[in-house]
Amino acid sequence: MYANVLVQYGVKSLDHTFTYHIPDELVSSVEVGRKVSVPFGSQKINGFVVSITDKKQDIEVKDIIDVVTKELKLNDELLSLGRYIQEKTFCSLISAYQTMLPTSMKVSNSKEDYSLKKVYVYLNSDSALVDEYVHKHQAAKKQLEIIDILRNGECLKKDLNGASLRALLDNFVVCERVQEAYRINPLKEDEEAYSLNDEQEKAFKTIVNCLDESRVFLLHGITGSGKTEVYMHLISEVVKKGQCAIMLVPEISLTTQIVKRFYNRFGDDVAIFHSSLSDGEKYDEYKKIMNGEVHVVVGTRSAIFTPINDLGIIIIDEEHSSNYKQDNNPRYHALDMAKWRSDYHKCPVVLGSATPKLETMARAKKDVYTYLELKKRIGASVLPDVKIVDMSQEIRKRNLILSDELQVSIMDTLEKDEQVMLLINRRGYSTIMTCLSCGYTYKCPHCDISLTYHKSSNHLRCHYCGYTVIKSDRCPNCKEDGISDYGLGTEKVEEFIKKQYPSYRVVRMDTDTTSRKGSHEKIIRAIENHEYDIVIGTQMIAKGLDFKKVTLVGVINADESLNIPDFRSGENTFSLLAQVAGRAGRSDLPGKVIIQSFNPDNKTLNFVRTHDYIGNYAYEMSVRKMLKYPPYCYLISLKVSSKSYDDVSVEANKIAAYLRRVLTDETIILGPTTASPFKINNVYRFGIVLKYRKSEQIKEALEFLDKEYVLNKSITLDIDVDPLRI
DNA sequence: AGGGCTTCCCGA
DNA sequence: CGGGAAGCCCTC
Repeated sequence: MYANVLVQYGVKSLDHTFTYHIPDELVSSVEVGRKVSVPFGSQKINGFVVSITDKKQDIEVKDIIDVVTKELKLNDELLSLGRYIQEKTFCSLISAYQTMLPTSMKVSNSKEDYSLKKVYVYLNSDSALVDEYVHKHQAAKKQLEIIDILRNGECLKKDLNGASLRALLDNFVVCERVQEAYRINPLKEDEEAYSLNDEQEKAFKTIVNCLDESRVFLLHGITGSGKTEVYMHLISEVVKKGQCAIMLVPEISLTTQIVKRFYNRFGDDVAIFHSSLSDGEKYDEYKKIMNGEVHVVVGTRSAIFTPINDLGIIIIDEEHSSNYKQDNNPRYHALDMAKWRSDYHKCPVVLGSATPKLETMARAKKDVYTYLELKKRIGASVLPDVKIVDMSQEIRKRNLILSDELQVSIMDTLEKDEQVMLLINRRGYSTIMTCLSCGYTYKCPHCDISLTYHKSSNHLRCHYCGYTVIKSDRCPNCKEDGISDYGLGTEKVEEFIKKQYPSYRVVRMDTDTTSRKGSHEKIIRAIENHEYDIVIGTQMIAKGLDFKKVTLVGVINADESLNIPDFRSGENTFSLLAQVAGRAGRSDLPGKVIIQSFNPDNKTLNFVRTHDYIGNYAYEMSVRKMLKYPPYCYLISLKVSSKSYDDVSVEANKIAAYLRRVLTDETIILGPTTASPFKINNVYRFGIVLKYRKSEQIKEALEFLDKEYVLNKSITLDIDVDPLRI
């Protein structure tokens, strides 16, 4: 027997199988989907068996050395899902399998045992032996103490460990027992299922009637309309049928509150899956799923790959989130994976959002997806009043950060003992540092980017490559004392607010204050407990949090997000602002939102003001139609990069010329143009964009280019199908 | 990816 | 001529 094996290196040049002979003693344990170790050149490496054959080989082949993990076996579904990823994203097959698996299971990983062992000690059941020992060792006080403790039953070894216990074990007075345990054992507080209101009930019923269809539903519900409750009812229904459910959330740390509710409702029946778990914790959760011990998986993007056999529903919460697309290779989108699995299992996919992606809404309008709407907020809460303040007027009054109106509202809110949330979508202190006397601007020496000033550490930092310098007092160019900062960051707002409202408690929430594990949850809990009065943060404060006492939301500089030069900036701004506005007035206290902008007449901002998703949708669609952007066409973005500027500019032009020659149908080819930023980490980048409605030729052309540039070590070609940004 | 083999370049 | 670095090619 022979096995075709995919070896562990994720490079395109090895993207084919190698055939090995299966020695007799391994015939029973080598199966398709197993991880095996094989000789490869002069080394020993791992691989996955993708097929088995008994055909005699023409060439001389080596023997498989061993099966690596008895636990892991990629099933037929995952094997074929991997092939779909390879085809869709132009990656190597092995890297598709690698991304589908947690670290502990990856083929390159040879460490076998991730399980957590708990060691218990107990008294030998031969009481005569114990009594005799006690009699003989009256002097050994500590040992006798341990024996007394163990008379009441077994104990964890680590609680008693020491020389005395050692002695008891050596004399067989005490024995030990090893037990495998799971690491995560969350505290469960019981939570009753809420009953659904008529809108929720209607959505729920519609989906429940189609649980055996691979249909996609869009659950479009405004912030606070109770989408999560609908999900939980659906999952209960699926679990009742004995099936399993996957629920994806954009980022677990932002949604601890949702996760907690799932724990409370489904208890031990839930596995949690996200990036900040340790490898061992992920191993545990993965094993629970493989063994069929849980019915519900809640997790981030990669949780879409968990090996569930009887899948009954897939839910993608906050469907519009860009986190569902992986931003390195393979660049897959969790929604594509969900649809594929839903076809395989004949089960529905539910997309939930207050601000669905344009593509999603367009499909719902065309009845490709089934549209369901929740228009009412739960309970007594109503959507907040939104006001737009013209900052160009405020500048004249020397109000650089807070407008008069926002200041008055903040004071008002604080005096009522309620909380304020301020969104400033840029971390650090200021955006750029410039010398007033010579015009020198601090730029990153490795990237084509200005450095951001972080006052707390007095550092200037590149947000792309992490390059950091200490800020000098004098301009490094002209040696004058003219360094001055422009633009706002979270740090600067925090400094200002603390000075302005000295008797109130202020907290800042951005990647700089939440990078340590658990710090995020800590801040959230502190806000919930009203240990802070004012919360300042980047977009991470906008998502999924539910603070009852937040009644005022201020958007310091809405233009920051609007001015990003990308065809999605309007859509993304609407979504961000609608989300953050939704944080105000979640309970019976009325909420208020103030948006500061230099473009108070901007369409997007005014759609936010009137809570008009559909208006914004229609407006964005008209722009997309005119400029031929999704959903009116598909996009593929090619990035050509190299350490050598000359090489990359020559090759990028060659690639574009080739595409123009080969793609004779209606595909539009843009570029090559310099990518933005043009240089990251000393690598120069060019971009080419393809716009098409349908094309038979693209796949073949890109596969050709891909192969061509695998061999070229100085040029990297990166293909992004359905890019989120171009 | 990473090891082994070949080639190429420079000093002497 | 020799050695070391750089390029090239193969891995069942």
